[in-house]
Amino acid sequence: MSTQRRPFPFHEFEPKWQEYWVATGAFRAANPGDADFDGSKPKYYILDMFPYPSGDGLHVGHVEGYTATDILARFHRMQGFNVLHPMGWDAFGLPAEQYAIKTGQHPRETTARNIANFRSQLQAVGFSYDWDREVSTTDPGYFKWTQWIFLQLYNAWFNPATRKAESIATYKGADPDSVRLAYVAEMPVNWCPQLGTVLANEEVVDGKSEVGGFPVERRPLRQWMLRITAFAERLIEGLDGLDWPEGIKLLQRNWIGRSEGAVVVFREEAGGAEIEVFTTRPDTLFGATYMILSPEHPLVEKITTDAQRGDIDAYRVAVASKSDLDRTELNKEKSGVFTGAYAINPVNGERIPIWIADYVLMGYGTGAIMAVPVHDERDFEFAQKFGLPVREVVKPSEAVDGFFSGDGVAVNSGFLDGLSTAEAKRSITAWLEERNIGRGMVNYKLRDWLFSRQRYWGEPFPIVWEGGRHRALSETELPVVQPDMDDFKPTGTPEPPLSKAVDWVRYSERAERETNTMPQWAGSCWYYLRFCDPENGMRFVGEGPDRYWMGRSGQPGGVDLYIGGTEHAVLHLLYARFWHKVLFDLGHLTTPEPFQRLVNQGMILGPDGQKMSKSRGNVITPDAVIEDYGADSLRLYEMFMGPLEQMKPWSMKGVEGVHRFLARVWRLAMEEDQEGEWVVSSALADVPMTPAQARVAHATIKKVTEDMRGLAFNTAISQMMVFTNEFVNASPRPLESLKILLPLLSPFAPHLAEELWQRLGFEGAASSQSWPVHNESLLVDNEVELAVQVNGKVRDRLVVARDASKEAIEEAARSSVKVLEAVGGGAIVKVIVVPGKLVNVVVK
RNA sequence: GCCGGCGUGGCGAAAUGGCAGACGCAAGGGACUUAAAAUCCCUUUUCGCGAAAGCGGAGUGCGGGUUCGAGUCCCGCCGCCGGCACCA
Repeated sequence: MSTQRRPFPFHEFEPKWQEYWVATGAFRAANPGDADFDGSKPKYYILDMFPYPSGDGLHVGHVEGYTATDILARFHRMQGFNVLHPMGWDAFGLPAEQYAIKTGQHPRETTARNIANFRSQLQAVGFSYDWDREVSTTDPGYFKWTQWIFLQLYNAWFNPATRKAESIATYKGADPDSVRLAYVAEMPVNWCPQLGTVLANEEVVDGKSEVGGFPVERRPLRQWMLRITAFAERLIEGLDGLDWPEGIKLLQRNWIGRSEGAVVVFREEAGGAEIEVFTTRPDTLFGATYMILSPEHPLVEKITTDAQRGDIDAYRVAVASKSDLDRTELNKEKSGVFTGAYAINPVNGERIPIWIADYVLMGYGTGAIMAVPVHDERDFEFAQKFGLPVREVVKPSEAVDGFFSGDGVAVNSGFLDGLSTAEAKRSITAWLEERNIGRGMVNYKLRDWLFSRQRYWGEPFPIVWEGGRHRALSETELPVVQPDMDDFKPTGTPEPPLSKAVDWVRYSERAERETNTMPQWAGSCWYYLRFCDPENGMRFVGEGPDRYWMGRSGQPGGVDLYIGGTEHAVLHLLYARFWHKVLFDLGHLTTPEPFQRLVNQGMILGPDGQKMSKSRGNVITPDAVIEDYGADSLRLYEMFMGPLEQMKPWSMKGVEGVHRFLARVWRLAMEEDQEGEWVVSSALADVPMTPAQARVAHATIKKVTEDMRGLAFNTAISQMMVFTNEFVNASPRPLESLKILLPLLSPFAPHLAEELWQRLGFEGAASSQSWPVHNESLLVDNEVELAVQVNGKVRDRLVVARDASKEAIEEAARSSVKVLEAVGGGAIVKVIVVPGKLVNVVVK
């Protein structure tokens, strides 16, 4: 677009208002205790998932969610809420460090530069963030409290009796280190040689690192772990009270993976060792024809017979060397080896062979299973391959081929015969418990959270090692800041880069610092809390601000609306909920859940319908759109494209469309004079709206207001277009119409609304008007047009008085010539009248 | 394989069980202009009949069903997208 000629001078007034908003602190939210705090106002906390400030800058996909929250933030301010709408930076993590290593610059410098770029990009869109509350996870004033929260975890345990996190002081056992919520364990972990770090399971995709796509191998290492599994049940239960998409709740439930069953104790025949298996189908115990231990199971060593030892050892070595990728690839074919040992089935004394196989995982249940081939697909495949016996113990209601894993009636099962699956489960579990050879048990797929990274650019642990034991630093020693190092490259071994800072590592004569750092998730686990009280030097969040901003009478979640991408559906949201619950249990917070309402915005695709990426060259940046069409057009198009939650492709033609709409709004108020200067339109007059105009105006107020609640911004914008189309050719044009439209438009296109409001000489600012309220009585016409259908097909139209009786409408329909024609010789069976909508004449 | 979500014009999309396609894009025609841009007006789901106003038929991925009436509810398929993937 030519720079000389624009349909309206957005390039002049947009920067003007942006500077004005920053300079006047227009969107500052007052905190409890501030001089200008008004406690009578209801609060509204609306939050975006804060970005990772990459070197590439924002693209239009980021801006979608941010625009939605900004519109709602502005809307709620106009409705009299005290609105908390903050922004910050999730700035620790791998990409910054990789970039730093590549370019030789310190990540602190590149991070600062990226943040400055992101901030100016966001300000150019005109977002109404309270910039006084900006935080970065890399700021020592921030991560001091991330470390403090780690100390809370370290100094707490989960008391199963109270089902709560409590101070470790209440633990009466001999070894507190065995129950802390933050603990050290020797774990087989995902070691990535190229990145020089260990990764969480979630950061490994198809056996490769999510960042960079490098191969990942398993090796045992000493790691910090967080005991999130203790909260599995609470994390499931807590979902019930949240206004989240059901799909996301389900994703979390599946991730936690609760399953109910029983542990059964088998005895090994020769040595008498007890082997516990976990099963969700204890009712099939009579059908167990063999048993499988995980190759890593500690008993394998003991029970393997000399004759089988060679095969077993070879298999175990093969399994151990497999990467995760190999393992999934080999999943198609079952493999395993007989140990030579036998176990005794406690329910019938039967002697069954014990095998090992890699489809049994050490990390789930007890690492051992009883195999019931007819009633489990995996066991069935295994039995087929190795010719192991099968026995049916559940009768399905209809005969099936192969295996059957559904519910039915127990058969060939002694005292269980004839019982339904549910009854049989209860009966056998009680039987096992009586004899002390088993018990009911609940298992979860969720694993504890691997919390350490062998990298430089992350929060150091507030931990020192002394005589081989870990010890927490005191709160007064926080923050623990990374030393300034010229060489922060990975060592190429699992030894973290911080180990190279010898002076820093040496804490005292006898103690050395922990050299691992925390994962990127750490800082984002609690940033929404810091936003409530970002300057607080005494506490991670003050009690007053927490109670006000996070408080909600009767509802569990504190943040009123949280918008972000689905990619964080499980990990970030689960980790944040976990930390929140711990802090809540320990009495530091007032709400049990962080986020009351969650909405996922859909992805914005490139103009080619493909996912935006640098390699495809289809990335659209907000900067380019703002340059050509302005920030208001960008905002409006982001919302006009379609429903927020939906995936949709970008179209510059679409941007032009909303840009034309804004130009029409501009010309509702302005016209060009002889010299080509914009002046207030001569068509404007202080006259009342016609009834038709009033109807459109009030319908627009109603529609926009309702659509705000449903986040249906696309249809709200459509309605404002209808409004504009109604008035654009009106002369005289009632000034009143703009007093209605501009406040409605101001959350969407704040610069334009503000500029016109000012030029028209209206009082105050458009954005500080109170939100318009529609007058229902102006919406209805005295006459309404009804469609008249015969057997569901429209045959005629009828104009009747708004309050016409059903009888009168039916009579009019029956006497319509067109209806009579359509009815022909048929008999009218009945007539359905829907007042204000239609009439349907039913003919046989 | 299992679990979610989505299928509506040339395109993005609207539609408390009540007139399918609002609004926008694109396309075509017209007005204004020396000309263009911008702006404004008209047409635009599709097929048939008609010079036209209009008239008639079909139509929301496919096949059934419930209902006076289904894009919307129910059952069974197909396709696309996302998540999980030996979790006993």
